[in-house]
Amino acid sequence: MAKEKPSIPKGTRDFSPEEIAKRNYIFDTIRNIYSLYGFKPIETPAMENLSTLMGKYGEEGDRLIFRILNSGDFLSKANIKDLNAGDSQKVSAQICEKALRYDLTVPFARYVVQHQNEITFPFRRYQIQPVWRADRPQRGRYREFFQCDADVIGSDSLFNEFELVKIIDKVFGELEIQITVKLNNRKILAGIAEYIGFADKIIDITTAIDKLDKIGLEKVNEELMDRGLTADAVEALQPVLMLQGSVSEKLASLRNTLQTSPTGLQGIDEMDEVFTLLESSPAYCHVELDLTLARGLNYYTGAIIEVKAKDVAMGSICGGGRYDDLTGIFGLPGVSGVGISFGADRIYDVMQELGLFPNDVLTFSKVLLVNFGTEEQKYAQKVLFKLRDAGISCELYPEAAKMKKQMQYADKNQIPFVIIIGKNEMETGQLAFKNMKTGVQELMDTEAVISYLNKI
RNA sequence: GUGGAUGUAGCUCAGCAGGUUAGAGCAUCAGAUUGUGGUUCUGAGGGUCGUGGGUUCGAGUCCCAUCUUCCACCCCA
Repeated sequence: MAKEKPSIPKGTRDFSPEEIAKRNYIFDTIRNIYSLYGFKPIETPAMENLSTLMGKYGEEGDRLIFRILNSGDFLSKANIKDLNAGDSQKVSAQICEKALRYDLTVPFARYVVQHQNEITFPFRRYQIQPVWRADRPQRGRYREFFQCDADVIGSDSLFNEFELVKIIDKVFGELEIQITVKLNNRKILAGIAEYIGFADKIIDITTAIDKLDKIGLEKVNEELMDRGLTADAVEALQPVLMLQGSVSEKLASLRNTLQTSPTGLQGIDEMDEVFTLLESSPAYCHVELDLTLARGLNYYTGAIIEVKAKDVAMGSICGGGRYDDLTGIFGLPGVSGVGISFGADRIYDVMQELGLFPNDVLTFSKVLLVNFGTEEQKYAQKVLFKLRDAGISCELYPEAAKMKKQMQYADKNQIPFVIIIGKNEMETGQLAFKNMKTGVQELMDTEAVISYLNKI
């Protein structure tokens, strides 16, 4: 039998105990803050019906959905003509009924519609689960990664947008990542497109100007022409592209430019309100109005949110926005939602690169009890369970190995304290309690050890 | 999906124009040191050179294919 070299699919990863500890630090931070803001957790299946996902993420998105082949004699359901014609697109729809979820927003919309009678609106839910995309892997881009979503559905209030920004601010504040929050509004983008006379080309316009700081003004203008805009239209767009100044200055200028566009004006009002709320309760991080931000346009209708780390080049580490009618496609029209999603894996990469993980997240056991032999082990066991009863994570070295080896074990596992129990300690009840960081060792009885450890 | 780089020990990399048994550092394990780790010294284990073909008397080295990882585009967390 040929030996198979073990491997895992492209773009997926194993996680070691240390990596899990660091990842949990991120998840716990986000989960606690979501909870603090009154969001409730839900979970949905890893796989959805393919029809639930198709057409929700645009053409590009459809291509990146991982499909699950039907079990059994799946070919019997395939159309022979399509099969012979080599039409993968059609055949895959015939032989795949299920697919791995591509994000958490669409499954959430499905969940809301399906459970609408059990839900009290507005509904604040959070969801921390993996998603899968058949994208080509790159730095900060994986085929399996975790999203941490929070959405408020069933409320039009811009107070929600404000709260989501506050959550972003708090999460990155606690993780000590320096960030910039960029806000934009789809309605403003629509107003701009309308103003230059190409309302139908909003996607082309925004994806082009999204590249402004990447490829520069000239190239953007070239691309706009390539995408079918007239020279006049590109000319009219210039003042908008070069908009400078404070948020209120930008909004005032836009208000003047877009005065003929009711949609644009509404977008400006919305941004105005969010920024006013933020003034009443300032964020620690920098929140700016960025008209070149054009993410997730396939379903966002109002606010668009994106977060970038300041000190490291990485794609966006958090994104979100408002979608007015996401549940409409599942038969529940007129319900507005707004949400954000933290990209845990990218946040991990940023923190790893900047060395931001606190050392103590790597501590599992707090105490190691050294094992000297049968008699000593019996005594140590009693101490071990007393410590555990007191809520202290600890372990007893399972065999009477050389002391050096046991100390090394403690050292390598970042166990901060060691208790040594030999003949002397058994006689007096005074345990040798060693602090591995300082190297200081002193004699203490079990109770004293417990109260000491519970204090720190 | 398009274009480009990469792949030698667990990790980071050497390996000269193709030529005997493929090297180093770190890590691992053992010993120096039978009640004290993070320093030092000694020794050991570990590689079908990503995989499969081809050229050649001979391939880690050259050619082709394939996979992985990385980079740009696209898109995104």
